[in-house]
Amino acid sequence: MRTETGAFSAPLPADCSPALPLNEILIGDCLEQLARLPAASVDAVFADPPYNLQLESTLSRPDQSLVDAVNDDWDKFDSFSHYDSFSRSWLKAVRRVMKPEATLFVIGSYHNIFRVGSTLQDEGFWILNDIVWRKANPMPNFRGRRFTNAHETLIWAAKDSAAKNYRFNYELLKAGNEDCQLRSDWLFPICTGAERLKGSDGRKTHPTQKPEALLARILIAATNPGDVVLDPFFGSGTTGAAAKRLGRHFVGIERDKTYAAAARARIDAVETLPEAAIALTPSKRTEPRVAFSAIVEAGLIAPGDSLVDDKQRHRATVRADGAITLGPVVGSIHKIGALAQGLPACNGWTYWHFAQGGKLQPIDALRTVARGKLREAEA
Amino acid sequence: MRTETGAFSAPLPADCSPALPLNEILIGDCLEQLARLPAASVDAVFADPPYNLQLESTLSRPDQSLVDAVNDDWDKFDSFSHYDSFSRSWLKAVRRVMKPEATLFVIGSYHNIFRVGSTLQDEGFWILNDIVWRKANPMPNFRGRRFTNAHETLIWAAKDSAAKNYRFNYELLKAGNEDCQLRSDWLFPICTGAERLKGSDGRKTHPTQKPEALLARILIAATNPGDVVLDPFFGSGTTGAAAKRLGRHFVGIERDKTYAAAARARIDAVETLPEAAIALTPSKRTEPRVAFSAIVEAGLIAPGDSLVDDKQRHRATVRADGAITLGPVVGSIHKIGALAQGLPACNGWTYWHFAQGGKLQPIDALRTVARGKLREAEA
DNA sequence: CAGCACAGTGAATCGGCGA
DNA sequence: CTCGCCGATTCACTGTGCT
Repeated sequence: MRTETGAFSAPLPADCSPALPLNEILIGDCLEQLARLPAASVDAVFADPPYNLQLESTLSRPDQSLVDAVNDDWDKFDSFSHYDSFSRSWLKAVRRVMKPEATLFVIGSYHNIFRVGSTLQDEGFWILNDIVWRKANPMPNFRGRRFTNAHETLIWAAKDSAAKNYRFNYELLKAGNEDCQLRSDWLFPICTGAERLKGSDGRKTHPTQKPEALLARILIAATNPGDVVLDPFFGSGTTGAAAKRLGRHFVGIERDKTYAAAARARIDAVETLPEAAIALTPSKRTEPRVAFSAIVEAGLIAPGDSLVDDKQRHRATVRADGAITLGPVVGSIHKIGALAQGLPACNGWTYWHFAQGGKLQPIDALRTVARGKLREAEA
Repeated sequence: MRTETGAFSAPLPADCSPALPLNEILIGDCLEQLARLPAASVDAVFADPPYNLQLESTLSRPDQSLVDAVNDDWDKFDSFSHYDSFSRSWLKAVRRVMKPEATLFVIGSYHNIFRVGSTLQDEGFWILNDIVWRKANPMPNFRGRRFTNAHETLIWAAKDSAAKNYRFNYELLKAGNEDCQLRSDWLFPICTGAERLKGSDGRKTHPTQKPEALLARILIAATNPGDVVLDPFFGSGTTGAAAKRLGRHFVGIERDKTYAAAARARIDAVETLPEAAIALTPSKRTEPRVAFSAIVEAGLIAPGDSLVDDKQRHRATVRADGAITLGPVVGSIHKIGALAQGLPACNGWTYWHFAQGGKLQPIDALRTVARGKLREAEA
């Protein structure tokens, strides 16, 4: 049932049971495999259970191309109560295997995360944080019927409320984040490009491969080099890849042999970082994009105020929602600016002006102010 | 039991029951007050239910000054199941009062949101999105044992899975956001400064006052001017303040007379924005349908005229009955457009063009003209 | 080779109306 | 109910191929 042990350079944990199969992918049912592991043996758990997505039919993009949706059998459940009993059973089994100071990370979307969160609270886990993975490049909502589903939620929990000595590398994270304590909202791109595993046909190997950067942050936050992280839904093996790169050990459980084989090959190709490099994660910062609605919300300009072009030929009115009106027409600062000039496009930030001390100022000046405030707030 | 009706300038909803007490704060138990409201009478609900906060001992900052934690009597529940039955009862009562097309927003933190989310799914609500309120200026984690709790979670849900026609002002939100559809992560500062209600002693009036900008975005997204929003945990009245400012009506329920009085005074001081700043304009989705045959009948285009795509790869002919022909095939502008491109579907209004003064114009321009004539005729 | 245009794609509970 | 048709709807990024 086991694949071969990968060559590995991380130090062996001093207190680990000899029965714990380190750096292996156990192929089979998650509950059966968990039952074979020794109690209180792992330092951390990352779990990416099926989300129970329920798309009713196919979805096409505005250009009529089809979205390749998650439609696998492993993601199908008959009801909430079936899903809940599934959650209860794997959470129980995972909890037995956790050391007292170990913590659990579970990731999910609104389809399943509220059920998982309730269930793990019922099972005695103690939630430390919920963490938001903000996707830098999510798939849009093609029908314009909802907000772009731009994040997933992680729950970070200790084994119970008495576990006060859970592992958390606070100083390390702070040092890697410009000396600022890490917030509960994390920004990462989704997994694409060279990192994304693809088969010989060029199609994605696994429908929901997680970015390695996400797992790296989790492992840096909640484990030390040489620790063991368990992943009961191993999939494409991101947990294993991040663990090996960062000098941690992993135990993976995966039902699907194809996924397990792809994960094994992927992990074997990973090289552990030199010890000195393992300490810190780079944190990317990007210039915040500021919407005109944020200017209105911040009170820098009031709904009902007038905007004019520099020669005062056109006069528009600011709306509470951050759109503007010109006569009967409502639209963005850019669209309405284009309309006023009879042009196909327009930069509303430089076209529209507001009066300040008898003088006209482009609204772009307000954006500069808002960016300053934003940086202050985030620093 | 009621406070006085506030002076208010929003238009009365045409179909609202006379028993719905508009723009009032009903003082008393939330379940009792909800039971008195007529069924299917409100357009939206915002709920900020008490959090089951678990601060075990007094928390102090590094400088030993005390943190004024949420520690009032209404915030103590002895167990998860007690909290769940509380959630179930208010969610049931709220659901009865919602119109079929109404939606619900609930806000919470990791202490309670997973319980509330599960319960509302069990009660038949259909989650549309979970939304993250990212706090620009959260309170840091003083002990350095967790991530900074920098967000709260909102659940947006329709009354049931069949409610497809829930209200959502997609186009407005997009226009206010740089012509880019709004994501599920929202950035707002927490409520501080002049906006934060304070008593004569200078202490904050309510422990968890929400920023008005957050409520404003919710109301802009999910209600129209003149709509009624219900808030069963009214607190400091942010929902009422935002509703009045944006020309919506509210119904508030609050148990604590001190909070209700502070909220009433606060709302009375709010002025409704000018209509141009809040009025809805018709979106493509809500405009009356115009058949292509009506365009032909109105003489805006003549039978026998040619239609081409923007690159002039295909040429169709207009028929007197409003169908078009492409070679031997006859069909609607949409069907023939799809056929020409070999796609499963096509919007013929934007695909087909006609020549005007040497330039190509989409036939959608003719539809705009026809709709204008229609409005004139009706006026 | 640089630069640009265009195609492809990602955990997604993604209509309304009349017959 | 279902069926059929109208007609509305996308952001950030990667990879490829042409000029």
